[in-house]
Amino acid sequence: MPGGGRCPDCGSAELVEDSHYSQSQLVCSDCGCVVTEGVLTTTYSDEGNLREVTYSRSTGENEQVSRSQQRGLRRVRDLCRVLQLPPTFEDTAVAYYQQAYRHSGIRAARLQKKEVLVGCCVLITCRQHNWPLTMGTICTLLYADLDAFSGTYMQIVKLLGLDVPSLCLADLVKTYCSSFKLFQASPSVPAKYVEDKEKMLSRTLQLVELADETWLVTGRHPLPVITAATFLAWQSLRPSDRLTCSLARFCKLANVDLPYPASSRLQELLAVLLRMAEQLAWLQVLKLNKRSVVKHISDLLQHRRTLVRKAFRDGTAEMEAQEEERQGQGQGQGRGKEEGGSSSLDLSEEKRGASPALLLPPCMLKPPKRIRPTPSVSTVTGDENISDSEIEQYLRTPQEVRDFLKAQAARQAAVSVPNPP
Amino acid sequence: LTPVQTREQEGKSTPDAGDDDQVEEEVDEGPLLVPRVKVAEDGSIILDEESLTVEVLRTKGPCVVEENDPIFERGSTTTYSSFRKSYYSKPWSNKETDMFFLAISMVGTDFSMIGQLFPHRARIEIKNKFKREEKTNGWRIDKAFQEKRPFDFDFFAHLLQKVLAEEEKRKQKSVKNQSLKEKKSSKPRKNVKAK
Amino acid sequence: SVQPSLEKSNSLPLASITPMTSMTSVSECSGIVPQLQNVVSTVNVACKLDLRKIALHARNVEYNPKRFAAVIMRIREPRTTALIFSSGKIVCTGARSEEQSQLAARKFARVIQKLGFPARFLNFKIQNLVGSCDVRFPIRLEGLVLTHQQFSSYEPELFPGLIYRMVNSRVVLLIFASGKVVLTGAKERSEIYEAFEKIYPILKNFEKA
DNA sequence: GGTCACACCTATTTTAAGCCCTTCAAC
DNA sequence: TTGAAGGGCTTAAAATAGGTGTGAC
Repeated sequence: MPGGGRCPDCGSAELVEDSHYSQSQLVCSDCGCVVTEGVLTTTYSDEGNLREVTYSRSTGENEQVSRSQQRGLRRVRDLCRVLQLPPTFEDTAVAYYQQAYRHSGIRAARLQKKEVLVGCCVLITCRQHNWPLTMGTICTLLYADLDAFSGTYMQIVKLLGLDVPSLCLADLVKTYCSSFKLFQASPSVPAKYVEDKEKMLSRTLQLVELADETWLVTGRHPLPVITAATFLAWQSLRPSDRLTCSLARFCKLANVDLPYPASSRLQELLAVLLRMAEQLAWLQVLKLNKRSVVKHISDLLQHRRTLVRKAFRDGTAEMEAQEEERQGQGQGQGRGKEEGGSSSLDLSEEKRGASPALLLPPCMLKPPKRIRPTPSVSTVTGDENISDSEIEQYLRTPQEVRDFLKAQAARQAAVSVPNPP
Repeated sequence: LTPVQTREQEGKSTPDAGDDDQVEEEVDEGPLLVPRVKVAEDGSIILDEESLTVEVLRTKGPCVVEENDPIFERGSTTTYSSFRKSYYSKPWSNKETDMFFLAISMVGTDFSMIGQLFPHRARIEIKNKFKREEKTNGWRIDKAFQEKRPFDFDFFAHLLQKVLAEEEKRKQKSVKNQSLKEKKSSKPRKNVKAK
Repeated sequence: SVQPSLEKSNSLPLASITPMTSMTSVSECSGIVPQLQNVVSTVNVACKLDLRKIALHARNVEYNPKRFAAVIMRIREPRTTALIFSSGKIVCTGARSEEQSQLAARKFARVIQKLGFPARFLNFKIQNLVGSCDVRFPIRLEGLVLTHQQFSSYEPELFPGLIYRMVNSRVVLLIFASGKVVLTGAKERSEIYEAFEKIYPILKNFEKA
């Protein structure tokens, strides 16, 4: 269909170029529908105009397809084209949109929801084809709030009973990494910063796998993990020239956004690498830190699995032992040793030499923060007596009521007469 | 061109003043222009890029597509963050916190009312403050609630103004101090939140 | 109602471990008892209420009809919050146990009574229970969502936890990589306990990749 | 154009871990 | 320039209910 098709509204093939707008558009000369805007430019406000221009011309046949549904279907196709998805995806996404519309709950939904529904259908289609696409990308293209997208996405997956595979990180590495502008020299990218794409992809992939094995991925946004891994891969491929370049500068010259959590992922990855480095005798003597360890990433990745196994204890048995110990000590504490579970991600250098770190998600290694004020599961039965005095503490006396009303009136007066300077 | 024209009613910066019967003016609908403008500008750029991409694809036809691999160059369409409202709330200083407890003892747990005693605070900020204090200083909440004080709006307003002005002055002074200290490194100031 | 079949656990914060008295049960016992964190209940005082009057005479309330059509009333013991509607229906939230929730609801009704309304106390009902606990081992959520796809939703781009909808149970679980679990949607605490015992062996399978 | 049947905003509670913002402190 | 810290948002559930968006009839 792309380009020279028919009007999705009325089926007419009479499509003409309309360059009245900043971006040229294909417009159906029969019904006036904008078939292809420069891309997803239609908004609700535009829609008002569209509605006036285009009267619903009954083609006689079926067409119980509402205006908003037609618009949505059109935008599903637009979005697929913008993303340059394989042609078959378009029909799948459209089918999902139609399926969604068969539910009265969706038909009665707010327009904003129908808008993000477009993105949901496309995302679901991509996921099912293992086509790496993030929700952030969809939201950016639709100018949608991720929270709005979230609600609609969760609802539609439940409503249609869909099986939506997870976003594949390895595939995302390939597409996302490839978009970094680092593979050819340019005015903004000096020669020493230019890198071979295949080398980058390969090393980034290994680092992402390492992150996954060491609990840095579960529960976290995928893209920042990749950003951090890409940066480390790039640095480690030519450390002497790149060690001084920060993550922020790297992103800037690669022309990609720096996702907020990427810095944390980077620190966590470096901590893991440091732990691994401790397991190699020839690196041990170098007293590495989070900066110098980058120079040895190549070596560390070569023996990745062995090093991870040696560097990290299995955390579970350890945790249980600690738990039992705490039990025995009674409830009074709240502090205690703590140090025993020294974070495997702790970067402090003097901590080394100790026993292997626990292989656990970072959130389990943080010191217990809880202040459980709930010793009072109490002995409440629900039937105890309620004294009058207890109730009366919540009531205003007649005098207090009068004062309150007076103050309220004064407040209103003050508000309605803003400034009496 | 306003791409996203959802009216987000959660305007921040201007604490949703208008509620409670009176005080109609401007009320909700708070356009909350800042983020929208930003969105529009950012969006426009992206849109143009994408439009070009589509054109290129149409004319180029045979896409590179590396055989079975569905993954091929797609330009940098992968983005991370999308638009989220800003929920930032200015931290409460110790003095302002004292004023908060004073407000509790004057009006009770009516957060909308207390919100009007703090012109620069939205109702949601008052509620969050209450819940936060309930967790960390539950006894202070209880004490304030039981220590009934007469509700004097003007008294409170003036006191708050004084407190905030002092706060501001102190802040500016510390900034100035910092810039011109250098030599005078040992100054025994230190406030330590009075009483 | 009231007396819970299972011992109401212990008040020791860290002690979610129960000595597991009977090991004869069909499946192995986790030895962990989820702790109730929140109870939501409703009750009907069976009379029309003038919310403005309540707002004027009670100092533990907030009322903004423009914003929300109910009076929000708070009491200190048990520390709870109620939504009071003009229809006389009350929603009581924040209690740590069913009994606390009932006591709190009675107190809210008494405040209303003292304000001059002929309040009764009809149809008290527990509507929702929220519990939480810690299995004390990490969980590979990406593995869990793969094999329990039909019950799970795991979207780290949106939320760090896995949302697990139990079969034959109203209970919905939020499962985190840390091993912490939140259980919600139950009307009886036995549903929380049963849901946890059901999920525990499943979680055990995803302790490692 | 009115009815109908939904959606869905406001609001309450509570836990989990991550994200994301601002502010302020060492360098 | 970096980080740390603090705070508030996301998710699930459930009841309560007016006002209004939404589209079919």
